[in-house]
Amino acid sequence: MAMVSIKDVAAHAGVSPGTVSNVLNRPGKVAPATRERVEAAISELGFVRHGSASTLRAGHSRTIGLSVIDIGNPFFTEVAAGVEDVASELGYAVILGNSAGSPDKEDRNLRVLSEHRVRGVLITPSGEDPARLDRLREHGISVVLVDHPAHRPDQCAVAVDDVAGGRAAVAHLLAKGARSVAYVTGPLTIRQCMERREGAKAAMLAAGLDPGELRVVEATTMTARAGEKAAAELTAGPLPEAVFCANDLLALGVLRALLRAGVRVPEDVALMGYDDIDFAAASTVSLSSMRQPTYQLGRIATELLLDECDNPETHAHQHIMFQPELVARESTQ
Amino acid sequence: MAMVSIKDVAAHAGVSPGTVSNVLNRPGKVAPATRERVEAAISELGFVRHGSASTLRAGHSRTIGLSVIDIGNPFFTEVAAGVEDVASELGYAVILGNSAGSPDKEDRNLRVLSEHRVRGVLITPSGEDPARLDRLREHGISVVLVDHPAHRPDQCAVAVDDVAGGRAAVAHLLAKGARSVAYVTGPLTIRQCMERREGAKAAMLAAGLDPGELRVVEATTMTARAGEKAAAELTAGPLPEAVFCANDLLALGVLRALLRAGVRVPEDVALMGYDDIDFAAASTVSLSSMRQPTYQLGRIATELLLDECDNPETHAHQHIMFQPELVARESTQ
DNA sequence: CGGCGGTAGTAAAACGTTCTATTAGCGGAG
DNA sequence: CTCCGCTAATAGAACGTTTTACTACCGCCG
Repeated sequence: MAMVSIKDVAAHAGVSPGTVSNVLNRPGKVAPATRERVEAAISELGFVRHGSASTLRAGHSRTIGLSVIDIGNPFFTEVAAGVEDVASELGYAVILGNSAGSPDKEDRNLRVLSEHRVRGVLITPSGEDPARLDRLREHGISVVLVDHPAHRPDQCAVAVDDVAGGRAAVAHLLAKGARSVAYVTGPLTIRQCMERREGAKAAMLAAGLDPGELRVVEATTMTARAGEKAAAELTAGPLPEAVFCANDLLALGVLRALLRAGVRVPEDVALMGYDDIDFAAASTVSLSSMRQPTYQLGRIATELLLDECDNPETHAHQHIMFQPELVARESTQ
Repeated sequence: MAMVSIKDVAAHAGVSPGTVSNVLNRPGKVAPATRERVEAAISELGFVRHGSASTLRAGHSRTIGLSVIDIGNPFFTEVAAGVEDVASELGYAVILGNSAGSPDKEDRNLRVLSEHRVRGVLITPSGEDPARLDRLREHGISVVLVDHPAHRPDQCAVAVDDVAGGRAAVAHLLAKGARSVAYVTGPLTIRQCMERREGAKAAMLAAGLDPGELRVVEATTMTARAGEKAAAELTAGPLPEAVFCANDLLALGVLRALLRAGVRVPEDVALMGYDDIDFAAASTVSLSSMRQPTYQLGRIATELLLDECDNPETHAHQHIMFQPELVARESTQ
């Protein structure tokens, strides 16, 4: 347990601790000869800077927090990959928090992030309570919303138009001839689920149908397992001609259950997912879906956050809204 | 940017900073009346403890590092979910590092983790260089290997028997009547890929075949896209009767490419994956695979790590080796 | 009534950095 | 030869906690 400090390095190189600090942080400020001496001492002693001490004194860390709703969902995994890539390029560490849809857990995670004095937080909020995020801001922690429109003007946000997505999805189903549509969704407290439903209704209205006819099946989570359960509910009554699912995991579950029940897709029921995760194209019946620029979402959000942190005076807050893209496959032929 | 410190709380509650610290860390040591007063002050001022200061003084943090090879792979995502669950239950934060198979990136990540003075590190090493991990240990950072056997006795490790897995997979293919087998793998520098190949050869030997006949196609990454490319190489020559893939992502890619090339699975070629990710069961032709206790891998590794950190004197190092389980589906009917 | 043991709380020193003055050294302009 | 300006390096305070040693107080026993 050899804890080598900056002092040891200084002694070994015959300089003062301040000089070592300068070598570490502003190498330009120190004469080449001494710099080399210090660098030699550093590698010789195996010194590694104590991040906490540095954070304490400097007042800020090189760490950001990422809070997502479900790390098991490939959508968020891909977002996380984008975040991690940018962060790592710029020398930031990422602390991962998985809220699993529970606001309590999200709160706990945000508390941990506050204690770590992260530079900023990327979050896909699971509820609609901006107060907690405002509290972070009051503590000087920048917040960028991911896959969620901004709560307020002086804040960055990167989102995808979910109303448009829901509308395009259901419009596509209706164009294929379906007259009755079911919407299999996660908890309607989740904004994405709610807005995709609004879009779905708008599409029905535009097609001259009664939006009230949209049959909504609400699952408690957005997983394949939950999709299977939801499908059971569908097959219990008269089958709709089309099913729109709030994400691909639900859709894959619904697909599996329908096929097992002897329902043909798309002949008996047309099926649409959302997110266009990699596996949508590879499933039993390849799945039509709404593609979102997932990896880009993570990258851009992180770039905005780090710009806000590193250049607070020149930073301009941005609200970015992507448009989702329809990908038609077998499940809606 | 109201930075409330323990001193402010102390002043507000009319006590000394030391007492506030006691309320935070050993509430039993302080009289109920004062404790309440302090707690009131804490919530009134919105105080949140400065983790770095605490880490600096106490000498250790409540943070662990997790370094995986590919966060985009559902296998690792599920491991991460297990890790996150246990860590969060015990009040630890998790710093995520994605090595993307590059030892350089892994090194960078480990350096970041060292700087953060994490309590311990969970790692699926991408190479076979134990030296870097030993360096961590010298700095007092515990290391637990995940999905990898132990490098040394005084270390915990949680692994799955990859040789046995490879053997079982290929034995299954041979039992279904295949005589020629191809192995589509990621880089053979990855231990898992190598050992599964050894298992595959052992199975051929046991069946009276020449292990040298195993046709090995080495992809540069272990993704579906890489699988598609590898399949192109397969379809170029005479088709093998069976293909064993080092993981399910490769297998899904191979499957997609084979079907597109008009090759029937399993009639023309039997196909096996590895990991049994959720999507294996849902794919076009449902995929036979080797199931591993993935979530448990993450959970148990984290429990071992935190036990090692929190009870260093009573902790007994463990090498846990799980056995994978064959799951037969359509692709090997 | 003096001393003893226990509890509740305090003061002050650490932890390893960064940062702000400050000094030392030196070349060149006046 | 003095003074200015500049670079290179230093000393020492500060960041917000935790911890150790200490004091103050109270009740109780002898």
